[in-house]
Amino acid sequence: MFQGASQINLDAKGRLAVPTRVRDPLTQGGTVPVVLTAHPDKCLLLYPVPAWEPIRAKVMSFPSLDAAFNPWKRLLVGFAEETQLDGSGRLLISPELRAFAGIDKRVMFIGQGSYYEIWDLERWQQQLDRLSSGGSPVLPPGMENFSL
Amino acid sequence: MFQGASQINLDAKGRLAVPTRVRDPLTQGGTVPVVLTAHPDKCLLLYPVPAWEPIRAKVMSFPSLDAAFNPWKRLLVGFAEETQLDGSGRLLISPELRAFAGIDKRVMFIGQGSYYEIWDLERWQQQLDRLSSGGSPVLPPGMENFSL
DNA sequence: TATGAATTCCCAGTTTTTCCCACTTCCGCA
DNA sequence: TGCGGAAGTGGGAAAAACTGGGAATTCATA
Repeated sequence: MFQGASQINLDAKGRLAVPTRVRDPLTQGGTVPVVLTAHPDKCLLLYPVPAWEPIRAKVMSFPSLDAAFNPWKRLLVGFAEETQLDGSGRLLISPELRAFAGIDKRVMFIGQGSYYEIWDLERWQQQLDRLSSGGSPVLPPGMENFSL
Repeated sequence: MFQGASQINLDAKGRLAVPTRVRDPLTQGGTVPVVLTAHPDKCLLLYPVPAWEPIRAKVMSFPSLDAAFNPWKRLLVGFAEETQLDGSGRLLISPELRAFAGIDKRVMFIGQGSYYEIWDLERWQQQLDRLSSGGSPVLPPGMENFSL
């Protein structure tokens, strides 16, 4: 169960130093590779491979002649890259994924249960503002009676 | 299982340098030829021949008097060309296929499970924007309860 | 059959990537 | 407050990959 937020700077080579306290839960002590992929909200998703596999399988099972599914498959499978942390616990983020998420240096690293989200810091703050400033946030169906 | 995105430039001769990490999976170490063909979304598809054969057979088996199938057959079979990577792992893309997909120089190379898609970079970004920009992405039927 | 053009194949320079090491900073503990 | 250890940060060297060009061969045309 991943949670918590960390503000992190990428170095000049595009490497992201994963916070120490999440390394072991994420990679099971270095034995498990991870997968980086893209999300429609223009952030990146980070999964341990075992958690990613069933999701990829589900996406791959979509009917490929139905045009509505193709953009999702292109996003989720098309951007997915399997990788490992380097000797210093850093994650190399490819230029393609950085470009997609608008990431250059400052990023936000957010636990989201079964995965982490990686946001460009500025974009993260914008999306926070949108939730807070819009008067009352729009509640999706099924959440009207949600109680904190 | 092909996945991942790479931005690649064609050289002046129309050659596309296939990324090293996908060469072996794609050609089984150079022993297997590949097939390039066209997709209605104006991108190209790249298959290892063994994966392509059953698909071509399936398309060829469509009833030819049903008008709805003919455009598919013309695209998938009509544009298909069998080829090989050159000694430097490059793929020569014919002028016909380049014209069809609007490819001149900058392309995006996208893994899609059993095949790769090759997009003109600009066209690729346009189709990404269509998924993200509409506020909330459009969920096709059957995907409403999909959980990442 | 000869000439020209286009294509294919191959080689080598240059750039990029990857892996590893070392230094600095921060934190805990004595 | 000083010391030890761990973590974050930056850099460098070796290896691999990309890019471009050039030569040889094939094909077409006169």
